[in-house]
Amino acid sequence: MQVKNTRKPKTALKPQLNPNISADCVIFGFDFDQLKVLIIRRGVDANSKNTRMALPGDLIYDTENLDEAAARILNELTGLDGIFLEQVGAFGDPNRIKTKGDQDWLKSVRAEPEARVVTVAYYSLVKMTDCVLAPASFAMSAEWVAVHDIKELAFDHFDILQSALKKLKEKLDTQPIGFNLLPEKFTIGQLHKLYEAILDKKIDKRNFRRKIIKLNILTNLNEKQTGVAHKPSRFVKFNEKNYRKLCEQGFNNFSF
Amino acid sequence: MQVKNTRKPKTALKPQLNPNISADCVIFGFDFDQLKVLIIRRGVDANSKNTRMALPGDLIYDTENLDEAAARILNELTGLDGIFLEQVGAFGDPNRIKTKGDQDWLKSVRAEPEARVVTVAYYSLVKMTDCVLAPASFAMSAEWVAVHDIKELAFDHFDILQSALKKLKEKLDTQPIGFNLLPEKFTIGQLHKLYEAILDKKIDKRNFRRKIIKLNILTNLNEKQTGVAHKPSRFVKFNEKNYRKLCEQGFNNFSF
DNA sequence: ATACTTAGTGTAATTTAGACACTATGCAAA
DNA sequence: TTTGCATAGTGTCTAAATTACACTAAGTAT
Repeated sequence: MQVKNTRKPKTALKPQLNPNISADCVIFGFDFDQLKVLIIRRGVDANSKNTRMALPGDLIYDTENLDEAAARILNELTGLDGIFLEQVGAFGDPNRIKTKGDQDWLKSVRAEPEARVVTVAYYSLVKMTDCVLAPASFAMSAEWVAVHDIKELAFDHFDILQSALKKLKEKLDTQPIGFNLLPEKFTIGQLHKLYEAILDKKIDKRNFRRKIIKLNILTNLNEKQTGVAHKPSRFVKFNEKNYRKLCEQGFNNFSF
Repeated sequence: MQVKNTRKPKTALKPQLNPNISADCVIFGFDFDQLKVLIIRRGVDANSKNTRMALPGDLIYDTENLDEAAARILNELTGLDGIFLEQVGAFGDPNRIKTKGDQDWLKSVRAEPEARVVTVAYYSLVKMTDCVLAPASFAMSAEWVAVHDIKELAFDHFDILQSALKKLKEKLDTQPIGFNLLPEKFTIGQLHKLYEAILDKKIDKRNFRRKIIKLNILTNLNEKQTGVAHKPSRFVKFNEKNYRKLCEQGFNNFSF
């Protein structure tokens, strides 16, 4: 799903935040080595010791729909627009925001910190280099953290992250969405590494290449890597036209 | 997911309904011929002309989590407990409850009919014969309707139904959940017909039998159909132990 | 007795998945 | 300038899975 962020809350007259519904975003990135997630941090006290890491999120406005809210959060934090965004699901345990540290955080950002909040989680895939990270209204700072280094997060965000990761893996089995995490020009080796990073397992190089090439959704470019200490690889780009054609034929299995 | 409905709202002191969050249930059943959905009806005027069909749903209590809310709705309507229930996702377009007929309905059941409501949709699979349909607080009547006969529903419930159906089909590709829709004893032919009804396509009989038998999750019973005007089929039952064993091995493909 | 309906069975051809090893090409380090 | 190092790029064989396809069996209904 590509969602246009049509709202400009900073300039328009602000509609009302709904105290009971929020959206959280699991923003995935890839640095050609590891799968990363954009994590925000907020100090509980002024001197930023004792910080809590969390997923970016915010209450939603009563005039925006859920996709728009997620797109807004993504946009405020990264400056990006028109990005792959897909719903993971709703998370609404009444105790999800009830620990001490979480409450302290909420008191510092929310008008009604005690309110029951159901959050709707989204995951999105971005090109890390396109992101211009800006601390948004809901964040003190934002940083990329390797998925596998994350052991805990505020609220129920660790659960949400795991669900998003599961959804991403499943999606990758049926649709070649990995391109969203790579620049326009990339090498098959980079794509291979991306699949290994997401699925968290080794994939045979030749089998991977054979399978992805047979899909016929890569266009070879007459350009090679430069400045790499090994045989340079040819760049390719994603062929969206062929991909759409493929989708119409009901292609639905790309698992490894 | 099997969810126990632990709440008994009719006898316990009622906690507060959250005006902004509801749960809706797509309850699937199978009559050995067609895939059905449990639909509720509410007359806009007293004499029940001009009724609206909708999915069963209700605002959630501030003390229950989302799974519990869905289980409660299912239980109030069917009397069932411990049933397969899985989240479809959240639906929250601000205009989802804004048409005239929908507003009339809401005015008759809700304290704050104008409130922005985000609904969390679930689908569940029940044995139709086990259901004791009871008009719940939120319904005038409940009835089984063939999925393919449903052309429109109140609010955004038609969209929700389509999403639930899609989710059900995908789930069926990876897990043999169809058993939830059949009685304890059933025939492979009935299971075959169930798959055809859900996936909405013909499936080769011999290929289906070979594949399902190879999974080794059916136990043959020494009992045959009686009173049928054709060669009677042997009954089988679902073998949960073998199924769990299979799941541990990471079985994940059962598509047709 | 005959017709009707669904049960139940096997094989062959094709496609897909999975395992596996070497040469090529550029840079870096000695 | 030679050597080492790292990744690119390529093909084949085997096993397994998928697909297409047609007849006999055993009951009930007429």
